[in-house]
Amino acid sequence: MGAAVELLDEHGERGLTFRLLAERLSTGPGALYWHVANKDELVALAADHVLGHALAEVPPPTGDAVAGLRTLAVTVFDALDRHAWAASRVTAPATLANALRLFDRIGTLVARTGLPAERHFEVSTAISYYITGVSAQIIAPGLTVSPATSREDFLARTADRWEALDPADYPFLTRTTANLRDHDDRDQFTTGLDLLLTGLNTTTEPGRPA
Amino acid sequence: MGAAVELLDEHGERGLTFRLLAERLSTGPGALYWHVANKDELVALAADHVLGHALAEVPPPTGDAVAGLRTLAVTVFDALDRHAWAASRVTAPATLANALRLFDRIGTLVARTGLPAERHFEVSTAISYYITGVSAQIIAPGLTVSPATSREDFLARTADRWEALDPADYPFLTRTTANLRDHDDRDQFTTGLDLLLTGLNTTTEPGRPA
DNA sequence: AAGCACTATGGAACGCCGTTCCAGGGTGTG
DNA sequence: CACACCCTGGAACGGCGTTCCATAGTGCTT
Repeated sequence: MGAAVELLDEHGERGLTFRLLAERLSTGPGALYWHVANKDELVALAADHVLGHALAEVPPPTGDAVAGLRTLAVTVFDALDRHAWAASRVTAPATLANALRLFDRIGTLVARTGLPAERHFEVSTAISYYITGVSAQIIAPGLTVSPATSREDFLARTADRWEALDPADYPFLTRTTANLRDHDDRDQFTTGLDLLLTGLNTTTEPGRPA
Repeated sequence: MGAAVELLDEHGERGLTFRLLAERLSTGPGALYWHVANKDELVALAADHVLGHALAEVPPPTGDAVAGLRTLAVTVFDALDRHAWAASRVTAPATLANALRLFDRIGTLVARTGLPAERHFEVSTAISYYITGVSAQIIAPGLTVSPATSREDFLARTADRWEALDPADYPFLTRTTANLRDHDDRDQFTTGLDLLLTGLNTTTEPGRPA
């Protein structure tokens, strides 16, 4: 399964073919079907493999539960960032081992925040969806764009297009292009995450109902 | 382009082929390539088409800016829920017309919250990522599962599997199966959304720094 | 009216992919 | 020695995205 991850890192999901993988493993395409049912399962298992490594490197919890959630989320994001193809394949409604493990760790941390028990599930789900969903959005789009164009070029061209728009139709976009040109993808992940966790803190504290 | 949306609704992204679409349009596959560059672009345009309809039906803003953001987000979610294939194709870093429009509306509303101007871009991006990313996570996974199995069956079988896990390895999962069996997907979207918007309100209010 | 450039068509053909099939090799058991 | 089982790998199938090209329509120029 490590070979599949390698090839996916090199060529992306579309570039991974059973023939290529078989060649690297010095075997035939048919042999692979003894181990996996189809390509979807192959990629899903490879993505879960990546997630497993990510979970293994999460630092031990130091601060309170919310801080632990933040660390967990950021670590997973960084790991997925190193394997862009995996980002869109790690899904929240989990069936595979490491996706289950991720959700369990989130839930365990949420349970420690002091939130009433009947809200544990929905809040854990929300955080889980945020991590996998937003990571996929931030990391994966680059795959559609031709891999030759650099991130800077792409952002610059996008910013140019925004500037060319009619300010009457797009009042916000046309005055925000500067921020687009120089932003950090990772910051965008943490900004939303911190908003979400702040919201969590607020609803946790007594005397301040949502 | 409406025909493409129809076929995507009927057969999903994998089920849409140039041959099938050509047949429905009483033409040849080659003719379609005059209008779109490739299948990716076709699906992206179809998804943007769906998003356009969603934006058109957003109710006029009534309450404050945060309430407007909530309404906008929920309306987009509901529209995507009706076209599952589109959910994973509406991406936040926008190039197409309606995706740009969505981001602009978010930004305009964020600007009205009283947040300092230098934070408008990152917060708008965060909300945008949340809407598209989490919608995709909630709506799209059902596509991978065989379409024959109902949602109830799937959840029941997943819950059974969770119950069979070792409580020592998965302490949270094994005591949360009840919530899994009867939950509303839409609630999961709004739960996270409300956390995020609560966080936004908190950071907006003076005398309460994050 | 005639010619021309340009837009648009649609069917045939190409190459590649996921997947299936199956004849056989290896290994451990009676 | 034979049988059963796990696993292999190469050939073959059907279908896909995409390309190519001869040709039909359309509107503008002369």
